[in-house]
Amino acid sequence: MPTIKEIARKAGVSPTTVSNVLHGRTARVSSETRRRVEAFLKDEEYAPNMGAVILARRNSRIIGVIVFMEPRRDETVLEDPFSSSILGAMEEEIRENGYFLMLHATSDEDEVIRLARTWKLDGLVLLWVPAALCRAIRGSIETPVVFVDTYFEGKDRGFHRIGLDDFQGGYRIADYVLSRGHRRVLFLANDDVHPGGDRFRFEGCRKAFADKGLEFGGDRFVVVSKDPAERRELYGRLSRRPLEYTALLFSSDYYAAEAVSFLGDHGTRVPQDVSVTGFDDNIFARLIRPRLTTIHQDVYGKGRAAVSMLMKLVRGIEPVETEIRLPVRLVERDSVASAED
Amino acid sequence: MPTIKEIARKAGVSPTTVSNVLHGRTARVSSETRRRVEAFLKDEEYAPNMGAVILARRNSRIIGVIVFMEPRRDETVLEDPFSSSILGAMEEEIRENGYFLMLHATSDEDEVIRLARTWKLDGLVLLWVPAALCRAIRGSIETPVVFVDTYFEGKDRGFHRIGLDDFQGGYRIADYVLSRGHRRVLFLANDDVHPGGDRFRFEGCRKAFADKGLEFGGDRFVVVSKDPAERRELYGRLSRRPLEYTALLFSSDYYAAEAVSFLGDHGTRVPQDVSVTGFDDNIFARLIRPRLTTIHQDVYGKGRAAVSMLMKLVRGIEPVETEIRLPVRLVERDSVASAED
DNA sequence: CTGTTAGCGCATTCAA
DNA sequence: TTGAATGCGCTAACAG
Repeated sequence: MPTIKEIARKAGVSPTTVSNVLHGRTARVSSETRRRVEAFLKDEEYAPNMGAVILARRNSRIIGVIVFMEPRRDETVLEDPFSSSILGAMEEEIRENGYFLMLHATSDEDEVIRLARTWKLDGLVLLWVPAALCRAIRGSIETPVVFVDTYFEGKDRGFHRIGLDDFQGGYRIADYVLSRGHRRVLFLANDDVHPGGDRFRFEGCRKAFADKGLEFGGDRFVVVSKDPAERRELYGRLSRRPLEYTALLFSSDYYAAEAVSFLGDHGTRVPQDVSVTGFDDNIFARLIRPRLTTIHQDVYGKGRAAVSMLMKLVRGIEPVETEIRLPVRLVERDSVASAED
Repeated sequence: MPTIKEIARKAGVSPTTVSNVLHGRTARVSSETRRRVEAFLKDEEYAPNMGAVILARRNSRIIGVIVFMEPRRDETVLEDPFSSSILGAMEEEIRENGYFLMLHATSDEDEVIRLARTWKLDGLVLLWVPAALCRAIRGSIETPVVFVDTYFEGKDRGFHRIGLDDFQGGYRIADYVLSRGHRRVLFLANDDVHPGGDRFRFEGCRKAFADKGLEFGGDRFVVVSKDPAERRELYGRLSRRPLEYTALLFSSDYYAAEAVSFLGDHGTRVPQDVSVTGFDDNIFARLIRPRLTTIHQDVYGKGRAAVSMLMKLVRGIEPVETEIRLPVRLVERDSVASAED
């Protein structure tokens, strides 16, 4: 494993010259010596030692991708299809920019800060991290940070973030079921993952109702438990006759798909007896029958956009857009029928 | 950001002593000075500079996780649920061991080698990498490597790998449908992902048939295209009347689920008209209706086992088992009926 | 039990 | 256009 010094010796030049060649500082080296040095670099299979680079430059070209892990929960964070899609997108974008991706799951802000310091991280992407932690983290380090799917309060300004137009999503899906004649509608969300997101989706629904002169009160927000048994219990209640609601608006495709399956197993047909919608438009939505009518979001684009924004920050460019809300789209499939009432 | 030297100065000791405290070399430091130093370390929020560590120790405490990316394919590698589960498991195990995870997708062996060198990686996990590349990689670096889901030829010895008992899986599922009276059976696999894996699964099927005195020839192996349109065409052929086969053994839950949906859409009922099985037992298998009868594999355990073995290698311990084949289990659900013929 | 010292490989002045 | 010298922060061998 040759070092710059050895290459320099073999090429009969100084280490500085080799370094200049390596960094494409063509102005500082004659094209002849450059070619010579480049030949040696290639022959000897020179590979830099990032340890030395970090030490000398005080940054590592590593982007830390932090996924928030709920404390005291045994589940692996990265299990749903969403995680892998967004991670795949980020990996691509990071790699294509010549950076490296360090993946870390935690629920501890100090751990994030320590990671940034010990590795001299060039940038951080924080996924699903609660707003309080985000503030603490950004307040303690100078490393550029882009937040993905984080919901800040109104007073929080100047954060760089990528999110979704949750409100619009909620509005669209509610408006759609309203247009199909549904009035007895429920919004069901797994509250603790994206607290803000679900709230905005719910608010979107409420607005759609309001625009039709209808009310959509807080009692229409049903929390979906993370415990499978409790969920089955919930689905059971929802399928009890006479059916109290004609449309169930889930805040994720996964739970919607699960509900569709459960309801079908218990004699409640979707969409004939009850309509069901999802959110995200992931693989489940297309795979199950009936196909889910849902709100599409571009998860891949979200990942690329996050890293893309971060790269600007890393290079000292202030991005024109600092808060991106990706658009949503209604995908009409087969899980919603017209209501007769 | 304090350095060891500064901590040493404040504590009135030498850098070496601080370093000794840091590394828990209690024998070389009096408990009194240790306490003093520890207090300063904490107060000053000391965080090591990994650049310096890499330089001095010639290793980084980074584990490289390489996922193979098929060349000339636009798709993101990390998209299926399998990827995220195994990645989550590895992240956990790596973190709990005090190491760091660098994620990289590539199809180029030189890139892997360069990565290992420039980052002084302590270890590598290679996912789904073709055997030829694995050989090349292991031959060019001294970094410990664990291979996950790689299929070597008989002559390849001494590789550290984690795989699945594919043969057994194929045997079990075929044996099961045979026991339900099926004879006209097809094995369907997406050949280019785990070429070896699918081949072994197929061989397992063949053995199950042979044990019953039946033949299961190469014509029973059907390649499932990665192109959705071609797959639809295939499913269409499979549902053409009169039905030529009574049981379809898919080598992945995803395609099985897709086929179930497609067949249902086109008037072929599963399992009444045709039985379908999957492989992996992932989330799809439980979500769709009918629920998939499939072969379960412990993806999470696979990830933990891979890193666990790698950690032994990193610490210079030769693991007792160098080639682990995780067991499989038949999960009987609702997608297989008895055959009448 | 504690301290001194010499690298590790690279980037970056500053001189020539 | 090129080179010499210095320092980045830590480890480990060695000396006391």
